[in-house]
Amino acid sequence: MARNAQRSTPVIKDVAKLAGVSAPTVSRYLNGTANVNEEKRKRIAQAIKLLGYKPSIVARALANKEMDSVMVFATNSGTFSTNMTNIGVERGAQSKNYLFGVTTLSEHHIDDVQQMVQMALGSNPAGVIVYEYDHAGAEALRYIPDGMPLVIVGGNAGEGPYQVINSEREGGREMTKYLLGHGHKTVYHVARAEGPSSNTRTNGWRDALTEAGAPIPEILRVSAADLQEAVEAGRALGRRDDVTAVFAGNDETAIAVINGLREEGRSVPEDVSVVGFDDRQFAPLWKPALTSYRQNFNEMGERAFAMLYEQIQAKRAGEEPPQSRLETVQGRMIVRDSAQ
Amino acid sequence: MARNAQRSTPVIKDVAKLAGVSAPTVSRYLNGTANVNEEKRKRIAQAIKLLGYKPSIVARALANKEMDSVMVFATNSGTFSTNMTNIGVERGAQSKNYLFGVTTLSEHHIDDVQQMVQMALGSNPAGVIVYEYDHAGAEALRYIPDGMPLVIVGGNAGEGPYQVINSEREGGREMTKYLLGHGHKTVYHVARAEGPSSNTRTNGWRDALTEAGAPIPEILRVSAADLQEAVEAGRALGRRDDVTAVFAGNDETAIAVINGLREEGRSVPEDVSVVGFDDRQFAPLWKPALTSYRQNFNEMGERAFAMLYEQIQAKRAGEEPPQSRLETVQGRMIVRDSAQ
DNA sequence: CTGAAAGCGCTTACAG
DNA sequence: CTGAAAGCGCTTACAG
Repeated sequence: MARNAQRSTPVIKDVAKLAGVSAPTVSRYLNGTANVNEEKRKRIAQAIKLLGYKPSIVARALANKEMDSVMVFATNSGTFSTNMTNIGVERGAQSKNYLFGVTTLSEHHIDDVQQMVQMALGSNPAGVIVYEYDHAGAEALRYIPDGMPLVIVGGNAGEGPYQVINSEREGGREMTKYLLGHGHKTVYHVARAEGPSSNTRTNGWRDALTEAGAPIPEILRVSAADLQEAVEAGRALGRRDDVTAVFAGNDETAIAVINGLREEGRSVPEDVSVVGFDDRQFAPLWKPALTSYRQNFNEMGERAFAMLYEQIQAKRAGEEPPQSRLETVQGRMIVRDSAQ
Repeated sequence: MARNAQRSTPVIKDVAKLAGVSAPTVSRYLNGTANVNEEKRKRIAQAIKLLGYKPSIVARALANKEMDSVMVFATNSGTFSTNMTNIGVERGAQSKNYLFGVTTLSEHHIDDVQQMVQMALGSNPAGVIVYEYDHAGAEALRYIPDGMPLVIVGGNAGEGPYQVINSEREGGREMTKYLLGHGHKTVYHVARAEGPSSNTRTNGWRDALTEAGAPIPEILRVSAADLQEAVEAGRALGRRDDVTAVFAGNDETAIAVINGLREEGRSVPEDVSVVGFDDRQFAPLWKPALTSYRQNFNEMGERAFAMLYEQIQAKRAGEEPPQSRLETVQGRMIVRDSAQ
């Protein structure tokens, strides 16, 4: 029985035996951690192919105290951007044969963050990426041990040595300036909850107003879950004839605001200009087609992984960590018909 | 130096020493794999708390040949549903302290599926969930070894012993019947690419037409990425005055079709009734508010994890696998104004 | 009920 | 350049 026992999956010892070398030699061949005789290389390569051998990521993780994986810590706010960013990170991970895991933190359960982070770290990921768009993200950062490869996505510029941010604040500024440029005295803002970062569309809106010396109206806060609140905000705005331009926190909010405005008899963009943010798929189809701001979250994710990978490689090679870096993924305004 | 060496993280041996027992006893305490003397239990519990000990998920994975993790295999089609389902699975995983990983397969790179699945399996997940909405998902199934806990999400009923499907076909049927019930002679259908499953909204549409003895018009196929194709489909439909009812493959497609219809001078719902699918956040805000069909993907994910977890537990306990099961997560039609 | 031993599949000093 | 040994942190027979 023993002699016929077919291992379901070959292990390094099998490769070694077939190639007539020791396991450590196979390991060294695999990891390039030492030179291996040319002829043996060939035999090993052959044995690997023959057996269809794949190193056990788990055993490596135990020996190395590090798994070939990335863990992203995201929060449940902003599913669209989170999801798009995840896809970018995963794409990068796949290209390097890294496992991709995500643990979602809840903004409403800040007390659980520490435990969740520690649990996720229990799998010894080679590096982590944390999305710092809100407090849960910021909290997670506290529990990432020093020396662990880390890149922050979002947050304030300069928050971590390795960071990729978007041009959200600049986007808010640009949209607002655009509106101001069309002669509006000021621009109203309907926003969803903001995170701790200062790189927000809302701050961009304020920047533009300040620069132009325009009055800064009070912000109308609405819930992300219940668009009806944004409709109400639109109605409130519609009742005041001094409002002629509105910067909505995102495209869903924009269409809700437009509906509210119309309920009060205002037309868009004739009476009131409205712009959104995110450029969702429906934006060009809306009537009027939404002027919005498009960000490239996929690219943010890909860049974040690339940045992380560099750190991991350097660490493994015992080299100095790469130079700290802040990358900004540029978005752009998409001009359509909802503002004039 | 040695005596002062502070382990960054305590291991089982540390707990054992502090509690005055052996490591296996701690292990048995932790896993409930044998009874442990009451007094020792207390000492162990105390030591664990004192040290803040967390078992290494990696070491356990190596010893058990199984990691406390779920791996989901998803495809890049249908980001909305995939993302929502993932959230449900992850929620379940978190509740059981399981790691959650996802590997996204590409419908356009079927040849890579085997390799990607095998790589992901290299982490020895305790179980896998595959979303079988298209060919890549079906292909992935081929490489999941027998005996590995598995649940299929989507696909045809009965495809696997453990499966959770949605009521998509029934939804298509219901929407179509609804339209037929309003006196339309038949219902046109604008659809995006279909997967290999028969549980599709398109089949539901066909079912309803067949049952009613209504003519079955040719399907207008459009791309998911380029909504402009759906606008064109709407225009094509608008040019024929025999079309009075359209079942669009999803909400984005519905608004695109409505736009196309209007470009040809048809009004909705007066001249033509249009219904969507998915009930996206913007659906109630569209003019006219979209009649649509809402599915609960979060719940599908949660149920899938629960079903998987049962299998895992049974397997670990050496019990018979749970009875095979097919669960359907029911969706429902949301009647609004776009059809009459 | 519980400990000593062996093993999971790798990697990394240590010799040579 | 390469092998024997030891170790990563657990778990599971095997004895008692």
